[in-house]
Amino acid sequence: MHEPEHLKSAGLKSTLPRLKVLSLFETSKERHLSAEEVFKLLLASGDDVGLATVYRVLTQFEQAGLLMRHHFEGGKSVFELNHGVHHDHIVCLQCGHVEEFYDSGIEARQKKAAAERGFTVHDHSLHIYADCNKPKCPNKIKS
Amino acid sequence: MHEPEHLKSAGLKSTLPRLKVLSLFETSKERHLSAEEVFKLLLASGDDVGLATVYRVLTQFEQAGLLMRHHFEGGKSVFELNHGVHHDHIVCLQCGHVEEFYDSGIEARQKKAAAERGFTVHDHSLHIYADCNKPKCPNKIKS
DNA sequence: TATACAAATGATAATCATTCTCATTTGCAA
DNA sequence: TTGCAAATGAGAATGATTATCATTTGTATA
Repeated sequence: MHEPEHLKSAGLKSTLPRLKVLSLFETSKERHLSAEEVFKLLLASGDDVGLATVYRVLTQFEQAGLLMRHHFEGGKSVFELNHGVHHDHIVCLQCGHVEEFYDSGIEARQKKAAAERGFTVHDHSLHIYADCNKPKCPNKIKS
Repeated sequence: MHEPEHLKSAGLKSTLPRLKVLSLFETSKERHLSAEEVFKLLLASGDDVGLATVYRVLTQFEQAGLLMRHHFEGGKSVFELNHGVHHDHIVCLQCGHVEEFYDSGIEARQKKAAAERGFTVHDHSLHIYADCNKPKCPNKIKS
């Protein structure tokens, strides 16, 4: 159990709601969670944290570098633990399943494309939208 | 002036609001416009079209293949004329300036990455967020 | 260990982009 | 011209997210 130190070193007070949210990301089998999902999962496990707090905490964790925020299609933000290794995403349009991948060739070519145009890169996002074709894919977008 | 035919062939009635929106995209020096921007530009030029209609028309044009919709950071959708050639985007975080680029190597590697994981690709989006470093860049995000 | 106060929380109102509803208007085929 | 389905516009409704503010909680200090 090292979460409190994570929070401390991020300059955040170690409070109950923050520990619960962090712990949820560390134990959930789903790496990618939206604010609403975090809220519902906490409710379901008996820990009730206000929705406003969930949003606040997620944003703070993002700024502290503990979580990463992604804007997939569909309007809502999705968060995942920042494991320090950059990667891109393939999102299944049918079931919402997300898989990560990394291709150094793509990364290199992106940097080059930006540099050639005089830009200084801050960040980038690459999302592939597809069908996962998995047997368990319910073939229906989950809300 | 060939817009009416464009609409016809897209299966859309040639109405005043639709012609105005299409014409705006064809004449505006800014290729990438949000719904709000389209609405305000039309108002400014004396053509007043309801905001709801702007949203409807943009969505119809997207479905008809006349426009492409992009989800950049910031929550709002941005549209551009579909000139048929696929490309990715570099967005300036300071002034909102957008530049397009295309790299066949990136495209190929994306396809490969998805195929290796058993996915059938529908679409993808690659956005690089950066500073444009242009002399005219106001260094401030425009609303 | 009790206290004190800034920081954090939670309920709820507010906001922002977008979509829906429905009465009115308009393009266009007969 | 006329008729009517399709399109429009004003404003209400929605969904995600943020702001407000009174109450609660961590934690540094006495």
